[in-house]
Amino acid sequence: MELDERKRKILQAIIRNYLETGEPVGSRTISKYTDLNLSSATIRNEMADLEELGYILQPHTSAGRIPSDKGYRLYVDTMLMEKEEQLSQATQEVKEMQQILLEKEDKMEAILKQMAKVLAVNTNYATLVSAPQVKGNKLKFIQLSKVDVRQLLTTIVVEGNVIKNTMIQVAEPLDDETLLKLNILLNTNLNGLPIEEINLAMIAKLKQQAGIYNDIISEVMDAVAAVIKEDEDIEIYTSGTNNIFKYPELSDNQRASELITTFEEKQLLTELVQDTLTEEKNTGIQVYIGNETPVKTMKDCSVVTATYELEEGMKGTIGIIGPRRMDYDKVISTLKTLKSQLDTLYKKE
Amino acid sequence: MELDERKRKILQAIIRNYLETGEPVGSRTISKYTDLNLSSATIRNEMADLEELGYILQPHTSAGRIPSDKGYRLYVDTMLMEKEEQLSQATQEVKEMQQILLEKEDKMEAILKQMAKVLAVNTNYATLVSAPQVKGNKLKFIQLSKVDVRQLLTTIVVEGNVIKNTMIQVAEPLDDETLLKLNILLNTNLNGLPIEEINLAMIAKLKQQAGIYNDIISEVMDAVAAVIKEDEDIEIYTSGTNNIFKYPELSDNQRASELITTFEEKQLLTELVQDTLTEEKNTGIQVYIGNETPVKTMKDCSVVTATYELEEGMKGTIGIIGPRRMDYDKVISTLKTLKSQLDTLYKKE
DNA sequence: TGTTAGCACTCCACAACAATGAGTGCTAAT
DNA sequence: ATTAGCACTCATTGTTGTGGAGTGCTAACA
Repeated sequence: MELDERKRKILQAIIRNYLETGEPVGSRTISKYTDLNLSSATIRNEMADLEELGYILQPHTSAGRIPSDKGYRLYVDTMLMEKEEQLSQATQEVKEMQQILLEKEDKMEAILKQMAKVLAVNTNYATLVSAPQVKGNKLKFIQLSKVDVRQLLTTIVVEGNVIKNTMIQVAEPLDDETLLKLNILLNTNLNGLPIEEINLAMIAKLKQQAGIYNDIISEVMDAVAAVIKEDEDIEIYTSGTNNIFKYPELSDNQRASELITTFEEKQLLTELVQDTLTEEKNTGIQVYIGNETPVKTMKDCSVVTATYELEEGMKGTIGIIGPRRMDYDKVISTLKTLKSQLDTLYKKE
Repeated sequence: MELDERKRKILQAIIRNYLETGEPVGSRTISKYTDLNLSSATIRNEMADLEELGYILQPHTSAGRIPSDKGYRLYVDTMLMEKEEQLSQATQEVKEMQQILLEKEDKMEAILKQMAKVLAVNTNYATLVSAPQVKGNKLKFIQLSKVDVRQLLTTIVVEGNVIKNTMIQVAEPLDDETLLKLNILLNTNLNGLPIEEINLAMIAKLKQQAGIYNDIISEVMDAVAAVIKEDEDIEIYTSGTNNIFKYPELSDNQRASELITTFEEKQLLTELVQDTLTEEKNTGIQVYIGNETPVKTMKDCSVVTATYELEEGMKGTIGIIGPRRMDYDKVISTLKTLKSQLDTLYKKE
């Protein structure tokens, strides 16, 4: 048996309807509300076929049909509407978002948080935004400053303008000259160096050159190490977690609790982000349906992600998490426009 | 009618039992499981009195009684156990927490997050930890550094070692001498200055002295302004939100959704934190029962908070949010020990 | 041969009803 | 003052029955 055009149309109709209502859809509904002009009996026959082919399921004998993961997959891959209406609506929303984003919000962190929030409010799904991850980091600038008699401040800037500070307590005051020397020592040796290349030998050499101040060098290197480490776990901002309660299929205690935990322990979400960053296809948009998600607590959800890219090769992820019956059309086109806007917006600056 | 000793004992027994089971407790239970040696009938009479006095409630005619807010209040104010057993157990838990906390975690942020998490795991309630809020801020150190030909880095350190950085783009390269001059200008004028005192006149003066570089000063002052602003909204870390699902009285969709939102939009929690910081009593521990909480979405919860204090007058809040029938004894003694440990621990350093 | 009307069948959802039992208030006896 | 006893209340649970949405199958039709 084969999936001819008519079957595709019926499947599409079933999915559309189910996305709207969340209720199993019966043959009569399809017969009435499509332009196929077929009786319910015919539809029934076709539906039986579609079920045999694995695109739809029957929750129980005398219920209508709901899409299977395979059905959703086909829909997402080949049946999205891409109507202008749909698209322009998305563009509209993205425009609004942009406006909000650009209201002179300066800090990256604030922008990303805001982005997650606006997206959540607009879509009614839970959202996630990962801060851009830098790959192939280079140390760009390193500096020790005297804040106080006993306190030194380390400032480390990594490619992509990620800045980190640490305070160092010193036993006895340093004079300005020594401080200058240490700074020169650090910068001449470390500037422009890929972080991976800072190894034990390197550190030993520095310490040796620093003479009696080698313990300060140690602490500075600890700070650098911390930067590297911190860089590994990506910052992730989430919003709209409460939206899951809008979908009964996700809001029973068991599931809700698991999902909330997943969103709270951002740990698990990093897997998702990592996955999207590596698995990335041509479009930069990915759709995980049900069990396809890398995070098992989300097996009853669908996840749509977009990868965005700022200058200097910094990549981040935007994700939308909702029920299987998510409005794929809207979500995907929103993400697409947002992505392209982001890509160009930040490249121009 | 008066609340004699026997009534108090019965009330206490009712509350204890209800805290454990979460079910309305009947006269027979009290009669059997206390050392009062009274028949259920007598207990019933007493219970009727207690109800009339407002300490307990009947969910419906033929159900047992549950404590009212007034009942809980009396319990918390005058009936906590303070058994050695209880206390030493709490100390034990705090010790474990300390150990985890002190495992060379360097960053304040990480410590606080960790603290919230450990507390949540140990208590089975949702927790909140606010980062210490600095009052009467002084600027301690300010510095411009050249990171790149076109990029300057501003580093601002405020009393209590809060450090902020901002990047500034410059149209044309600055030579080292000018940079030094600007730095001296900034530091001599701003160091040690309470943040409130940096006003327009001050800024105008600086700009004038900076001559052609006054636009750089502008940007630096913007950064300072951002620090002040950022300081106003307190950083709050939460954990164990999913614990609310362990208590049926909180986990119906409506309530759960509201609570989750409250925890996500930390905005609302700041009210709570502000309240505890200002309302603070002698002990530093506060208990909000049901409607007493300043956050209305938590009207079905009880909240126990502790205020801790680090050096330089930085104060923060630790909060535990659970159902009305929270294990007040355990929570309060845990927070008490944790608070005192924190207070002393950080004062010594 | 594809389509459709018709019919028997299935099974969930929902309401009505009864049984259970935990708990109460009240009264009368101790 | 305390308690045994009893009638009463009411949430919970289980049973049963009915309605309706939806199906699969068969037979008739174009």
